[in-house]
Amino acid sequence: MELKRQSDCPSLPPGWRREEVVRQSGLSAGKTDVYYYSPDGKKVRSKPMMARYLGEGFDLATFDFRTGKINHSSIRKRIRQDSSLSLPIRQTASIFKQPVTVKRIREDTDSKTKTDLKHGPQDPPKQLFWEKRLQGFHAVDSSEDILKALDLPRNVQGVGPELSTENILQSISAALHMNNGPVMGQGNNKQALSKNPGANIDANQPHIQQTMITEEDIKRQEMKVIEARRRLEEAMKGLL
Amino acid sequence: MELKRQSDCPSLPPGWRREEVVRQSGLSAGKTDVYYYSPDGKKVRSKPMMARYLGEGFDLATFDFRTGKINHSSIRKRIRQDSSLSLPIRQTASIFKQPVTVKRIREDTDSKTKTDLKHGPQDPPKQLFWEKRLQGFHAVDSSEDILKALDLPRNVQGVGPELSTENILQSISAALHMNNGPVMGQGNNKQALSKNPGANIDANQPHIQQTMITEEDIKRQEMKVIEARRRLEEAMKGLL
DNA sequence: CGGAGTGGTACA
DNA sequence: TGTACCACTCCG
Repeated sequence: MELKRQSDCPSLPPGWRREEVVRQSGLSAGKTDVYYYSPDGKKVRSKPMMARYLGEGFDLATFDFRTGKINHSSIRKRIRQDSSLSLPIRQTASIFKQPVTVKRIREDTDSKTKTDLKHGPQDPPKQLFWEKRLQGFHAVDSSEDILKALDLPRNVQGVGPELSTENILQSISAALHMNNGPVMGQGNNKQALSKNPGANIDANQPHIQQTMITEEDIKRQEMKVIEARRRLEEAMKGLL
Repeated sequence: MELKRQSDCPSLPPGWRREEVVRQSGLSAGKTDVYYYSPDGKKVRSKPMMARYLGEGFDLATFDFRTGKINHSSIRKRIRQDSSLSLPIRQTASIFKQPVTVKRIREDTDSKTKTDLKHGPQDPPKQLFWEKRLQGFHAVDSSEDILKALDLPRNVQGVGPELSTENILQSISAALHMNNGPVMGQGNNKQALSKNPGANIDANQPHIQQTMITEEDIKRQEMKVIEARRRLEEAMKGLL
């Protein structure tokens, strides 16, 4: 009768062991508890407690205590829930407790294709072209001089009505922060959208046309990163 | 240095004593352990152990081992969480995500008496006179004959619009199941309520007038219980 | 008094 | 509603 088992945990510093124990009785019988043992033998029963043992040196942000694995998507989830980093959303009368947008779902159990308005948990409403609400806002440095925005590569083209370079950058950076999946840009063509914006916009993708990234592009970017790291290293030496 | 003290424990059969010992050192310094001593001097260190000593004859379900007192609310809490035993509740349009009832709270931190609508966790809404939604439903026996409802004592009077004996019984039994506190009936007078039902109803109390229970009533009820037990004992003998 | 094991609760 | 955390019980 194998009720517990200890194992190494590759996501943690060496010496830590992980144990899974099945509850044998009581109301919670059958549930499992996960414990860890530190290299010095201390039993650790929760993530906060583990953080206390590991100290500042080890970042548990992406560590899933239950599974014992690093969860790379969890970090984005956490950011998304930080309201200071949420997108500006459509402003509507607050008496509507339901999100204003609804989602059509398909009842797969039924043979005919039935569509229905789904209630319950939904994605929060997204405003198309919300970036325009940020127009006129700028990041400034400590002396309140406006920081120059980045330039866009020539092959990154905006999709939508009168989007500034700034808007497009906001759109891209938001998509990088908010999306769990790949960030690819809009699949539809530029002409159709400028006539009827919103008709076919994918609110989860930035407002840029899909762009072909070549091996060349990747190489060039890698070189830039390497060069930047080299310069940072130089600068650090200067500080010692 | 008084670290322990023994005392009688009125919630237990006579002869049982209770002792409280403060832990002096270690990680748990300052915490207390509670022990009991049975009439024959045996030390008892836990509730399961006590149940073993007392046997079937004494019900420890409501006994709080730590405090040594009977806790009437604990057993009812367990029942209340069984959704099959919840009251029929008001049916309202589901678009209202907020409970329809609100609770006024007093901001005690403020010197003026401020009232405010409290959001967040609240008691579930209670429908006044919800019993009427059960009208026409009856318990039946295995041959689907309707079981005769109980009769009410003459001094138990309904409070509310056209409540049947059945409604009143439902109301009383629900209150006995759901309430943590004493079940006393409505404090207001019958006349006012039949004109404006709901005006001053206490939804936590059954819809009966407050009734004086005399020593006589209690005696009579005790006799009934004793008689019922005697007859049960007879019947059990017949089965052997 | 320690600690394994379960319960209870706040939070998402 | 489920889950994570931690308080608590019970017994060594």
